[in-house]
Order: sequence, then structure tokens, then C-alpha cells
Amino acid sequence: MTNDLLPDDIAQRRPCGSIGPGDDGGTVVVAGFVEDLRNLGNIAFLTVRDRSGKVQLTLLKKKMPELFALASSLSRESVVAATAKVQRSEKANAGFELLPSQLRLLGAAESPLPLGPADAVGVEVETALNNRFLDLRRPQTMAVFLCRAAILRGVREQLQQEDFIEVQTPKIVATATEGGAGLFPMQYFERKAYLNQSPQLYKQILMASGLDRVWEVGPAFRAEEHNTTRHLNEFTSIDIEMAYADDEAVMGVLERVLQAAMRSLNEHAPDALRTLGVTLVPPQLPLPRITYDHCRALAAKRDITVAFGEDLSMEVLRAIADELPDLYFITRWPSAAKPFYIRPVPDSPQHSFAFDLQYREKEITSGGQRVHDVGMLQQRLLDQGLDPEAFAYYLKAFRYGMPPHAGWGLGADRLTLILTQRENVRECVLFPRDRERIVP
RNA sequence: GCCCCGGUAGUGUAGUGGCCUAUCAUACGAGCCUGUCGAGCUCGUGACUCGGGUUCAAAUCCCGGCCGGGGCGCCA
Repeated sequence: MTNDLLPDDIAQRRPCGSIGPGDDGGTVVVAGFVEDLRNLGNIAFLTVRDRSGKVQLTLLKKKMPELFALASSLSRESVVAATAKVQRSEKANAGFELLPSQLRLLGAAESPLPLGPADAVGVEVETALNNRFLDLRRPQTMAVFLCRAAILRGVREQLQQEDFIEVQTPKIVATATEGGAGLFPMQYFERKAYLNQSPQLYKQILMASGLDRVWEVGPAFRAEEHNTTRHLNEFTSIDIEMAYADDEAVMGVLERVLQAAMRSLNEHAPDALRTLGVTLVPPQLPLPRITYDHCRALAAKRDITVAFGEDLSMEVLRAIADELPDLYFITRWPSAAKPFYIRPVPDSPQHSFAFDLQYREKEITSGGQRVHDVGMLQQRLLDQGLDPEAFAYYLKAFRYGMPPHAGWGLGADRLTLILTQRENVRECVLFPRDRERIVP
């Protein structure tokens, strides 16, 4: 039994970017998209591209009339495979070219293309998203997602090294994490359920399980009608929760995770960074920590009054960012501005052990030490107008031995946005979900 | 949720009442070319978001719909 869809030697396929003048005289198999075809009459040049790079196939009409005819008939972005001899060449910009002995069309592309990956014109985000698979054939777009993978790889390696256990928590839930707003309702057989807005409650429950240190990378859903370049209704959250730890301890984990993400980018995606024109210098640790009260004072210096308990507006955050390095923590937030599960400071309970990690004016992480006393948790639920009955399954985990713990949630999409220096978070998500878009 | 802005060939754009039978680039089709690699040259195809209104005249002004972009709030 043979498989006639692929050439017999396809298993020997080499990434285009791995072939060089050093392969002179050898035979290689390549496969990819036809980026460009330049037919000069008696000689034609075909550029084939895969994820790793491009190669030029050179076809002489006299020497290989059938291949020349086939190559000349190809439409851009069609998928081809070729077996070819590598020849060092001064005439080719790359210093070598491929002389094919076999060429096969594996998947023809229709024309015109809804988006030309090799076109010398810009592409609007809207057009790119509507044709994402073609957009991804553009080196710049491809590079963003190669970077995203390298970032997650660095995060994963660092957390594993610090003995965190990777877990998955449910995305279909019965109650809100922090109140009723912002949830997508769904029909769950005969009952109403919701898409989870955060793994917060579940990762805390796991602190009562003995798993000690857990982390999860997964989707979170927020039914908020925001319309900005940094919000999506489905986003990817990197979460940790750590027992026997306070806010300082998990801030330390976060700093090391960030540094690991940047190092991983430099190590595993240097070409992608170059394509994007990004140079990354991992920051010196520790990152600066400034308190919320200090932020208010900085705002006051610019004649902006921030009442205690009030959230920091974009205007205030920009003013603060002007005075600090790109990455910094804002600590000791007012208890009133943070969720019920954040622990108040004992000798100043209007303050809390909550922190945010900021990249200039953008918030990328929110975390803190948690309340682990069940009585205090119940009281804080009531204070925030929530019904402890609805949280019974969560509160139960605090009654039979719950270690003190802390944690954070880091936005994977925003982290990618920042590290790849893109402008819109939609550029950093393959198939983003916003107020208007659920297709593709 | 509040506010502002936009929609012109496949793609990206110029055009703010008549000079628009609409600009340019790119893509696409045909032709020429044995060294291209942003190939080149010649010729050609291809568009004003939809509906209503104002006007002698609307891509252009007004109203509404649809679609999109951005800011703020909120947050990851």
C-alpha cells in the first residue's frame, strides 16, 4: 500500500532555513509554500518558504522542460515539495540555490489571495484576523507566535524548576469568582452555568489538598464590553498559587518567571525577535516595589488627587510610569479596591497584601497573599455584598486545615504583547475573541 | 457602559460638492526576456459599505442601518 499524496522521500524533508552553501553537492527534500515565481523566459526562479526560512529553486527550460512548465503554472502560496541538488552559487543572494530533479504540487492555492503574505503593502489587523492562516505565513506574524511559544516555554521551565505542579481546573462553573458581573452564562443541561472568569477559587482550594505549589495556563472569560487594544473576552491566564508563602515570596517567583521568559526568548526565538526588531535585556532583580500610597503622592506632585481607595486611572499610571523603569510592582493596595480573598494588613486593615505588576501603564499581573481564615473570608464576602452560601464549596476547603498561601495571575497575551512590542493584544492571540468577533 | 473616529479594486491607499468615465502602489491576466531574488518593460482586468435625503450636480453634505478602529471606565 502506498500513499500517493506525498513524495516517497518526504520523511527526509529539511527545514528550508537549515540548508546552506555547506550542503553543496548534496540532495535535499524541501516542502512549503510558493512565495514567489520569477519566470525570465528560459530560466525561472521559485521561492519556497516554510516556518524556518526560504530557499530558491532554479529551473532551466532547456534542461528540465516538464519541471519548468509545472513551476511556471504554479499560483503563489500553493504547496509544493521538491527533491533537489544543492549548488553553491555566486549569482544567488543566499550563496546557493536548489536545482530540482522532482517537483510536486501538493495543494494548489486559489487566486486572488484574500491577503498576500509576500505583498509589498500593509495589512490591517481586521484583514489579518479574517485570514489568519494566510497572515501567519507572513514572517512578522509567524514571529509573534514563535515568541509566544518561547515565552510559555520559559515560564513552564522556571515553574517546574521551582517545583510547581501543573494543573487544570474547570472552565464551566456554577458561581462567579468575585461577584456576578462579567460572567458569560451558559446552559448546562437543565441548569444554568457560567464560563469561569479566573481559576482563582480552584487553585486556592488546591492549597488545602497538599499540592503546595500549583500553576495553570488556561483560558479565562470575561463578559465585559471593553473596547481597547489590551482587553479580550477570552484570554490566556498564567496562574500560580503557593502554600506557606506571602506576597513577597510570590513576587519573587514572578520576577524569576519573567526573567526566564525573556531568557527563553533570546535562547529559543532569536530569529523571531530579529524579525520583529526587538532587543530584549532581562531586567535586574529585584524589580522596584512602590506602594499604592507612594503612587498617590507621585500623582499629587502632578496635581492629580487620588482619593484613598480609588483605583489608579490611566492618567495616574502614566505619570507614575514616567518616574520608574518599565517593570515595577505596585504594592499594599487598599483592601476596598481588591477582591474578598486578599488579606488585609493586620495593623492597617484598610491596606492589603495585594500587588500588581506593571509594564509602564499596563497591568500585567495581579496577585497577593490570601485570606486563609474562614471567619474572615465569610466576613469579607458579606462586606462586598456577596452571599457566603454561594461560595460554600470554596469555604469548605478552609475549614479542615488550610495553609497560609499567596499567588498571582499573569496575562499571557499581555506578556506577549509587551515582550514582542506589538500594539494590539489581538496581534498576539491566534483567534482573538472580542466584543464583535467570534469568527474565525 | 460613556465618548470620538472611520468604511474607495483581492490588498494597502489618494481624493472633503462639478476638473472622478476616481489616484498611486501592490496583486491578478496576456506578452517579451537565461541570472532573478522588492526582477524589469509593454498592454489589460478590477473599487466609492447599505438605505433614505439635500442639491442643477454627491465618493465628498445630512439622517439611519451594518461593519470596523481608538480613548476612557474596568481589568489579565
